[in-house]
Amino acid sequence: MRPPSVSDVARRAGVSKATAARVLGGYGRVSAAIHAAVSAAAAEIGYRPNELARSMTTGRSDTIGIVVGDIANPFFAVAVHAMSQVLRAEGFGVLLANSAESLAEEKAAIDTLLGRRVDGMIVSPADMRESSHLRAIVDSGVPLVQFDRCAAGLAVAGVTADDRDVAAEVTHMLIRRGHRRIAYFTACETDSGRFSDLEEIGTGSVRERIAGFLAAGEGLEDTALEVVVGAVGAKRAQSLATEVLSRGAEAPTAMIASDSTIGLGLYTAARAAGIAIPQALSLVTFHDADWTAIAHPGITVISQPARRLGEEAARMLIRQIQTGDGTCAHRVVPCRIIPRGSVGDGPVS
Amino acid sequence: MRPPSVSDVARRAGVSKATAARVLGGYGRVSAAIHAAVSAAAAEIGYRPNELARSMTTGRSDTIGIVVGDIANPFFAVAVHAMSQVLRAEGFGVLLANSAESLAEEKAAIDTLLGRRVDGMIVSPADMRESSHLRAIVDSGVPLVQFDRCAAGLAVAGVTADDRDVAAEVTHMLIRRGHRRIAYFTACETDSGRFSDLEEIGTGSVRERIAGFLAAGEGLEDTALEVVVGAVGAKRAQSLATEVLSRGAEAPTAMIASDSTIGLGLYTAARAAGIAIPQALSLVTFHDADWTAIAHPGITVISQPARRLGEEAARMLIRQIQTGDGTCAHRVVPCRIIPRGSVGDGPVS
DNA sequence: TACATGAAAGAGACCGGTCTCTTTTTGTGG
DNA sequence: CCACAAAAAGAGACCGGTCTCTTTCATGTA
Repeated sequence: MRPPSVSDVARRAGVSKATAARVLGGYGRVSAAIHAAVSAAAAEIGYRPNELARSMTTGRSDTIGIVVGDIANPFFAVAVHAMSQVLRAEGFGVLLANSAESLAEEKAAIDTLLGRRVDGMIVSPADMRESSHLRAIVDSGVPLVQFDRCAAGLAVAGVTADDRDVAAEVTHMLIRRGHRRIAYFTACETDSGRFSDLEEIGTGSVRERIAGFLAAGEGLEDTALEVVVGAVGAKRAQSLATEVLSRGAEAPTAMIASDSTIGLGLYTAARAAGIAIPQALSLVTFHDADWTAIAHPGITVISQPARRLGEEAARMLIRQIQTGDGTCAHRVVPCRIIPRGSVGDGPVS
Repeated sequence: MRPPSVSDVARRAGVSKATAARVLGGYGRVSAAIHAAVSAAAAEIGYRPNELARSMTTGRSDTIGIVVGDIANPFFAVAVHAMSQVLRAEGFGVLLANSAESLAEEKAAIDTLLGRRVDGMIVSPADMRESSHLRAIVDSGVPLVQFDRCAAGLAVAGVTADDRDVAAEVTHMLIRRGHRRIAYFTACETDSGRFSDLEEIGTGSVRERIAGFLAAGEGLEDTALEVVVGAVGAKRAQSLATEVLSRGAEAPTAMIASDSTIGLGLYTAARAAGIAIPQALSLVTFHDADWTAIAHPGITVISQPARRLGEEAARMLIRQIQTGDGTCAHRVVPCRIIPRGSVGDGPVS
């Protein structure tokens, strides 16, 4: 049994399909009497407009595609929430896709979304080094806003946090407090399993942060900044941290975690090794997760404006759709450093 | 500029629309030569099938609608992640809608999704007392699986945790350890601002938990079980807990939090009031959040199988879609109690 | 050579809306 | 009372696919 269509309503109301469509679609002019009759007939048989068919002719689907790395990650969850609120208020539905931070899956997701004729897309590119699939979006004439990360050499709007600046700021702070050996932990992987070049880091936001981190130490002779890659998940982060901390006098006196899951791993590793925070080790993590305020001591965090980033991206996209304006504005939303107590003075202070 | 269509490809390849469609749609029989020619033409002009048009004739949209209370809530975030993984593997896209736990928004969301002709829906009903809109889904012939909560008197499939049982179990455990005054904190609101009747609780899962909680104390004369409502957000939970704890000798010696946000509020309240956990107050919270393992002492939690619940719901829906089978199976996935150290002996032990 | 057979290609209806163009009805003014 | 404009209703094309039905053409066999 197919659901009732305009024709069914028309037949029941004894009018032409065109007239019924005018009433049901809310366009054109119809006499009050007929309007009432059609509305009544529609209610009786439970008519519900087929938005697919409507999209077919209007060319608009009133749907926005969102592709993020991992919806279970609180940062993305909050951002997606914010986006969908803003979009819903404007009458858009949200088609959500997870890329699992895999380029292949991201491409596949974008393909499906383009096939579904979304009116716009918000994508957080898994790898800033590959942007052909993003270009395909633009070439299809579909408005696009990059989220949290931006692909290299692509003139497309984007909303990001001030990753590089805030990373540099926090690193400077650690150096100022006397730290000379600082390690940055990221979940990103490299072919060799070690970090040697910024180019190896595909995730745009992380690359920015590491760039800021390294820039902060540039020119300082006695300062050793180290980047540890492959810290995927708390478990792995913990074991990597344990390894690094076991270097004794050569071990870093301060650590920066690229996300709160890693931060948790580092914190756990320090506790397990009996290393006192902040006396023997300073710790800073990105993302203001619940546990950071509860920990002893409280963990100094870089709070990411997930909600504002999401809202901003959605608004930017809507503007682009409504005005048809393709200017590739880049909006940077500042992070906030929340000092809590996990940062102490280093050996040289 | 409209994107290229089957006709465009056909024209370029010098064949009929029907033939081109056969190649592009992957059905019927076509000679190898023509197949190659059409494929080449499609690639040249960048043809991408219009899934909307396809849905139009096939009647399937390959899209599943998911309506949850709050995607920013880790429980739902993880569940939605699991669902979309399972669904994607089966070729379905996901249209996500947030109800903000509001019945009105839930109805609106369902309406839009039905209009978009989704092939199935997974909904976590905001209010188990109202199910007319859910019935509308079933009446439209759209397969539906309820998630985490089930509406009353509705013969529709559902996947839930064993909320009632686990709540009873944890309450029994507290009673066994000597607690006589136990408070259960929920974010649900009632008209009066106080709890007097189970009927006032709209959220199915919460009602189940409270039912189990109260059942565990039934018949025990000296046991006072209390339900505190309106604990929305950590802040509010904290102030409500502070109030309850200030009752001195009349204050509960054990508390159960209906989610980890509330749990955090309770924990913070206890610390702020200088009440020792578990010596003076025992604490249990639903959801195995990060912070519960980090806290001092670790918080005993009721771990919800969010991932499994999500997978199960998705699989159940797929089965229903593929077999057309409308049996309203109810699947209950057990929660796991993770003892950590926040539960101590009560005064009567 | 003639004819049955079946594969390959084409023609055109259909899905459920929108929208343009045409026809009919209504209402107004001379 | 009729002309004429404007409003209301109808007819039918169209969007981009799928799919049925028909036609064409090559192959095999008697």
